[in-house]
Amino acid sequence: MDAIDQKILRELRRDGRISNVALAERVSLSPSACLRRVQELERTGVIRGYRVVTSPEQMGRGFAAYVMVGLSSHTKSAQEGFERAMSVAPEVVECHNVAGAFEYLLRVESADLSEYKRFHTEVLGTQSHVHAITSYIVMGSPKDERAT
Amino acid sequence: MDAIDQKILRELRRDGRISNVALAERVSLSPSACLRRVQELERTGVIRGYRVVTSPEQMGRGFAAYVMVGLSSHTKSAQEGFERAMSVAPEVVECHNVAGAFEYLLRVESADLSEYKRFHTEVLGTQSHVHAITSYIVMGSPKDERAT
DNA sequence: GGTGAAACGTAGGCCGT
DNA sequence: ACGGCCTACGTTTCACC
Repeated sequence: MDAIDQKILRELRRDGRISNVALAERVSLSPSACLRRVQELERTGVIRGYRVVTSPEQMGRGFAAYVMVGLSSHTKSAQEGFERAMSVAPEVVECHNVAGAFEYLLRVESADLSEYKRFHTEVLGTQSHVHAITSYIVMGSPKDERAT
Repeated sequence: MDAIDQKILRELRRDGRISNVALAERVSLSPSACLRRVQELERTGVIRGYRVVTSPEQMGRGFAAYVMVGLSSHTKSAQEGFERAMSVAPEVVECHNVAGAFEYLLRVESADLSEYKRFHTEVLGTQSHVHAITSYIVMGSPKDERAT
């Protein structure tokens, strides 16, 4: 992976649907040479795929919170049960297993605070082994490279 | 936004570079009708853009941590100074302003723990008004819809 | 929402360096 | 091993029904 590959990735991060000819021009390469590089990045797994980015507000996900969850049981089955519940909950967009004072850090997205409250009581509150729940409501994101 | 639009977005989330003809077939529409819908979603801002997804490991970002930061000063200038520092730090991929026991929640990505330690001491440690730093190292992410 | 046709882009073989 | 050229084929896009 040289400087040209980095440049290609930078452009594809800006616009993942740029045509190969336009991309080639931006990185000062012929279309065929550019395409071969992109295909090699895809083949070796550096490029995992491409996806659309949608507006959270217009998708009914204008409200976001980070939630720290502590479990009372540290057994494999307790963890698997919790992770399964999170994977089927549509509001949970991220579930990270972290090392520290609690076990899980979630990112939860919903339409508004009242919908979040519903998730909090009806989904998290009904989970067994959930020992502690602490919510941090996102008031703003001065930087968010994953969503841009 | 009807059911077909939802279906279009679902497919574009799976593969943001799918050709319009293939997308049209998947949502049972003619290519032109499908294209008009996609263009309308782009025009109204539901679709913000498209981007490539890269492998964190191969990009030298196999290590991730969430960092809670408390500031000792809650003035506008103290916040702006901190946010500016985060926006220029390449390791910081997310910086959220949250409501709770601390002010900021960061997602930091680096090659490994030693590189993270360098960030911790040389970037966070040198910031004025930073009062408390608590790191949560990500051991795994059973769900991560933002990155997939 | 569908059809058709022109403009455009993709992708792979081939050759030179 | 890598870049540029050429070309057949597929896709995008738009006026029109």
